Amino acid sequence: MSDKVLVCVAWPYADGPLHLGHITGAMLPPDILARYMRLLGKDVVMVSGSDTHGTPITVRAELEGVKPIEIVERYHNNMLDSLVGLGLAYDLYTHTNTENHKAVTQDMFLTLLDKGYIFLDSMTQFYCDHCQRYLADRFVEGTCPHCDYDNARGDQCDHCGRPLDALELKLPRCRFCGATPHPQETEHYFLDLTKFSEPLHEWLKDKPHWRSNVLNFARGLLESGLRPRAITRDIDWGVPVPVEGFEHKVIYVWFDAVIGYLSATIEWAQLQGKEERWRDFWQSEDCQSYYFMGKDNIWFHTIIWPAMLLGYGDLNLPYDVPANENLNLEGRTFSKSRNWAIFVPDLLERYDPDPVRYVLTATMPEAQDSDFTWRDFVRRNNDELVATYGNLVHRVLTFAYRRFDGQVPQPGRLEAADHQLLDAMTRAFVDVGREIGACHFRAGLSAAMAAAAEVNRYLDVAAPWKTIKSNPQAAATSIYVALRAIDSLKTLFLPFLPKSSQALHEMLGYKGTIIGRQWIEEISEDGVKHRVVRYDGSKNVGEWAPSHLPVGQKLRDPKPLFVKLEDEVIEQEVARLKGGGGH
RNA sequence: UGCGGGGUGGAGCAGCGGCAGCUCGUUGGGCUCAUAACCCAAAGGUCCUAGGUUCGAAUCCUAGCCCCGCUACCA
Repeated sequence: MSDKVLVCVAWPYADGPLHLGHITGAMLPPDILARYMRLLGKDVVMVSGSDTHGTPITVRAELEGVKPIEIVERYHNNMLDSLVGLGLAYDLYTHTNTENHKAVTQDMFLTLLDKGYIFLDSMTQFYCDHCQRYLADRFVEGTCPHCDYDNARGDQCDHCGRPLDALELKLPRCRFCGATPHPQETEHYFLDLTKFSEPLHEWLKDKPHWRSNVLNFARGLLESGLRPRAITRDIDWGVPVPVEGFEHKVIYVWFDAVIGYLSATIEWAQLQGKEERWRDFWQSEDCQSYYFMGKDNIWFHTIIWPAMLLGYGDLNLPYDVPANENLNLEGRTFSKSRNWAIFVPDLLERYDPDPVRYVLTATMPEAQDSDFTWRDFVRRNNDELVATYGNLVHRVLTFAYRRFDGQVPQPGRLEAADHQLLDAMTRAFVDVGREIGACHFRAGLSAAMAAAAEVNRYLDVAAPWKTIKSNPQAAATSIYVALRAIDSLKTLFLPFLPKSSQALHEMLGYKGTIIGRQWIEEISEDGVKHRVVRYDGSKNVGEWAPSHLPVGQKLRDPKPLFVKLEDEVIEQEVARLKGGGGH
């Protein structure tokens, strides 16, 4: 395995707050992986940011009568708080409207242009004279040429389901003003994907560690044949096309957003004061890069971005693209527009981050769509997290604290059962680690829970609450072994539940951090300020290894790691959803 | 239309050629250190349907039914 790991997280679009779909689909899995890799001692960088360009932002800005930058800043800042609140430890979370990103994007564009992978061509698009803009297919409405439905969108007819080209629509009208747009020729730059068909095919040949849904999808795309794809747009919000005469056009958001992985690593290196450090993660053969996203983005990360990297040259291609399927909410697709969503800022007002992380990991849509329900949230919190792990920690710590003078007791000679438990903990590091390393996060969490159940069984047999009366030495040994076991659980659960692991670390009497430090920082770029999330794990004292809890260490007054939720929560939250709560 | 994923005890999932397994729930028992938590045991399954391959199929093949997503100008 490589010493360096680059963890890339899909860039959420800054047109609304983060919701659970973003978190479980794209943002939580990489955090689990990155935290695990850091514990292993790997050199890890995890980057992402807000995608701040594109038509929907400009449309929203117009509706509200504000400038695009205001929309972007509102939601970008909102996201920063959510990320820190959830404990998602990005080494850098930035955004796409920075000078650095603009420079890197334009360099990528010009290099691909020089090398002949980008060409100029003209195309016909609807233009609305009233709105004075070209209309993307989805912003044109009209009558479906197939079924005569009179409210079809230009990209697809909602009635017959057929994909459309807006130019085919009968009686086209502008979705914003209702005026009749007219076809007009415009010039755009195209990424010539046909040139990458063969190399991409070669690259995808040997990917046995990839998820089959991702690999099949990517191979299917290749087999159906790649076409050149327009990568510029006729709007004024985005990275300008760096070609004379084309400054009024911008680079298409997805061409621009994927470059963010590279530009953010460069920005991170600059912030570290080691400008060339980004090369360790992009040009060293000793680095593996992971890309996390929902399945709707597989296309951009297995075809377009690798093509761009191949075209640019001397940059590493993705090592793995463990895309997730979709998370539904109470049986229905998340929908921001229909207000059917659970937004993170709202959620964090009422719940701690770790129960949320626990439930989202346990129901993570790794191989198929899954469903978030409030009933399930309460059930998993109470019957799994609190019952098996939280209660275990509490029963061991309170017993030790009260009966052994608030410190780790001196054990007697360890018996077979004691060794068996400690060996099981050692094996758990192998099991949980193997699953996380393979991006099987549900299985990893489940293996950690199995380890916690093992400790509960041990206690039941050892019964220190009995032996303390008849044979205090035996009780001391059992509690010592159990304390070491939960000290190991602290590490096993850390990638999933960082804040409670830190809390347990402290209750066990340790000092220092095992989860690093996260903060929001305002950065000045040639006098222009922007806000980012940063992370510093350099002072971490944790490692992916079983406990070496010292005998005699002073414990701190134990508090429950997690709280039980009342059943009423289910009704209240469902009512909040239906009432359009959240936002 | 094409493509991808899925249909397994009450719920959610794993297994993908060799006695059908996990978590939760249910029932019975144990324990009483612990957040009525913990531990043990039991009940509960035509593995979507119909054909086929095989000594043997939930697992492979064929046909069909149903659910979800994508289909390249939302990201």
